[in-house]
Amino acid sequence: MKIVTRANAIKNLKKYIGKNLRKLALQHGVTTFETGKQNKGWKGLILERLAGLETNVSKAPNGLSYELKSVSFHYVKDELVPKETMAITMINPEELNKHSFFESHCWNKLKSIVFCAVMWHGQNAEKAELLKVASLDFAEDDELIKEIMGDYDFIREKLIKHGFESLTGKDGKWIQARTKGTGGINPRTGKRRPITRAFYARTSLVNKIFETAS
DNA sequence: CCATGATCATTA
DNA sequence: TAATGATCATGG
Repeated sequence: MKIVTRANAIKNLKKYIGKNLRKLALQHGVTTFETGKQNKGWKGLILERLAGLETNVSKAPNGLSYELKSVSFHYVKDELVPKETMAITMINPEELNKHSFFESHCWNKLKSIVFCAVMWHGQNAEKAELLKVASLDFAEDDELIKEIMGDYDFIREKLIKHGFESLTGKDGKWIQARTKGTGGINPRTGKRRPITRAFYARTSLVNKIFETAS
């Protein structure tokens, strides 16, 4: 087991800025989509490897380090903006009910994030260049954090009052509770898999992070 | 089996 | 293009 500090991970990743991640994925044995299947998570997996993480330590329930995240960017007019939202962490209804924002996994991950911007070249893109790597440390009294906490509380209250089912991706100014799960039909039971949700950072928040890191 | 990586599809 | 909901491959 190798210990990789956050500073170290960033240093490792910075060496790859401007490189084509697809090629690197191939070299590191990370499946992308050449098998004819669509692995949507390959960028994240290869970045974890490049950072020096041996395996997937990103669940980080107990302890740990930092979150490695990547987001696709594309141009709108002449500006580089996030194309997609960024998954933060899964929502566990019971924990959301019990934990305040600063006790949540959501905050834990957000506050020590290692952010990777990746250029998006279209659907099923064959290339993906690493645009930039940045680490971010949020302070508990940061104005932005206060607003994010407001969103968290709003979603939390909605869960408590109206139940998990009532949550929707429309809630929240900076973060949202979107569906996220395996999806499809469970081949064993033939029934729909249960809907699960996760906290996502809206593009406006991602953009803010991107700017702050600039 | 299911949580995690994050993108894809659909609609307006 | 933007926003929301649905989906997929992988690894433990």
